[in-house]
Amino acid sequence: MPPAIKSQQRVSRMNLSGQIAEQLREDVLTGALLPNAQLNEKELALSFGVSRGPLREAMQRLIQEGLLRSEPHRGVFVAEMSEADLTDIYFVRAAIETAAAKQLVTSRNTETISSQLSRISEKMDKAVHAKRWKDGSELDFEFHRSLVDAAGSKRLSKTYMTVQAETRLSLHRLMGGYRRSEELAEEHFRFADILKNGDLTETLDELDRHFGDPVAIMRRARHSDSSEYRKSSIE
Amino acid sequence: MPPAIKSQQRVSRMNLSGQIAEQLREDVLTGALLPNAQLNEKELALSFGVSRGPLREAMQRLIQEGLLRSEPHRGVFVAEMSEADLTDIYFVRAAIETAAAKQLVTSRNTETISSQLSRISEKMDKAVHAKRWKDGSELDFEFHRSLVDAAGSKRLSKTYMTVQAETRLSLHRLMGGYRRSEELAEEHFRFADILKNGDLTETLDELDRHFGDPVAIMRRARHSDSSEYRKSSIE
DNA sequence: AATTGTAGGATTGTTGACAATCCTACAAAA
DNA sequence: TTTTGTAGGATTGTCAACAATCCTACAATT
Repeated sequence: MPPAIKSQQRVSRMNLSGQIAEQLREDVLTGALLPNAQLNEKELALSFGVSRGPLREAMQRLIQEGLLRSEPHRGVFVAEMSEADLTDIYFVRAAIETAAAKQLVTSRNTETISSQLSRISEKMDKAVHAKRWKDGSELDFEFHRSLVDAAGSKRLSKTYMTVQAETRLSLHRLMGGYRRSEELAEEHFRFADILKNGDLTETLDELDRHFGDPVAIMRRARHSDSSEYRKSSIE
Repeated sequence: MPPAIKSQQRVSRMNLSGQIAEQLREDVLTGALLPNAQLNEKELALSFGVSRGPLREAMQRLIQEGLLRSEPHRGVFVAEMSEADLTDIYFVRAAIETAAAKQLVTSRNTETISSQLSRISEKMDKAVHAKRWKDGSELDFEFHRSLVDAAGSKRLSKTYMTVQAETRLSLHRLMGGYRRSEELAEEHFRFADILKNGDLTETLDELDRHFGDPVAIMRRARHSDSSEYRKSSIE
């Protein structure tokens, strides 16, 4: 008599609106839906093969999340970040990453995460040297998200996910696209090393340096086509 | 010929789902809807005098916001905070308030806000001496929200609003209700004074002290009916 | 007694139709 | 020429009905 099957995995319940919300979120984040584009309910419902009801419910979720913007009776649009938005995003990202780093250092819990961050930095190094700028950018996002996730705060991670999404929305219009610099990985390696040392002041100082200044980033993006922040033709 | 009327006030567009979301949010925050209570769509739609569609849309907003919890095919419930949640909430609140205070101090922008905080502390003092504990608690919330708002970051304020709402949801079950201590206002006066001085290290240290430890708060709430954290009969 | 199967009722999820709103184009009036 | 009014079409907002799912109670089976 074989042992009874005992699954450790609970069945996940998800209705149409949940599935649609996930897909829409992905479409926004990957650029399939561009900033300021209108989401036409009739067309979208048709293309998802559902009625407008669950589509509207899904959109309400993303509106509350900040990825979409609703104008009652006019429609729903992909959110578009202004320069003031990006400045705010950088401020909040800094607050979050600072809190996460501080938590990791003060609880002497930097070993595992700094190894993980170094591994991501290695992959980033390969990507930038192969001029795969999009991949480099994705790994950059992953690096920072990993740092925040390592602090173990559900809410901090959720908030960070939102502001990271908003950073992605800002990338091409305000920040000049993917950063095209082979120094990208070095900076990240350096931070991982400093974090490993467990010195709070150094860690926080390096984090400050790492962030850069959103105003300067935007100015460079506006003024130079040869800027290191440019949408890659490889993409 | 009288001058043409030129209103500075744009007309606000709000549909049913927006209005319902606001009302539901208020009901959750004021305790009209208790943690873990189920929201029955049919009844609620009837009592709001609308169909279930906009009600569902409103609920999606609050679900994404974290005030409600959805179990597909079973219903929507008012979120209930666990002890782990409250610990996390305190962590995020600390991160946010720390970032706000730091911003205010480093930009030498503490004059106006410290005056405002002192005024709130005065009102708090009156409330606690009149044993209006609920009022004291509300003013406590207002104090902290004002501090964060003064930093001028839309996203920081929005995130804070959410974790503050979650703190309210935790108040009676995990924290023993309103804090009943006449020291409440003193602590807040003290913080306002230190903020006014503009010394970053002192400000951040005082903030740390001010927060207290969520674990200790919960332990006290569990172990003592004469605790200073108890639901007021005056309420 | 414990387990499985079934039916009914309550509630949630989805759909399609109708109502409401907005925008655009065009005509009429000043 | 400019301003105002109107109609039509497109899109969004809401509604009521039907479908799907879950839960509970009870009966049948082991």
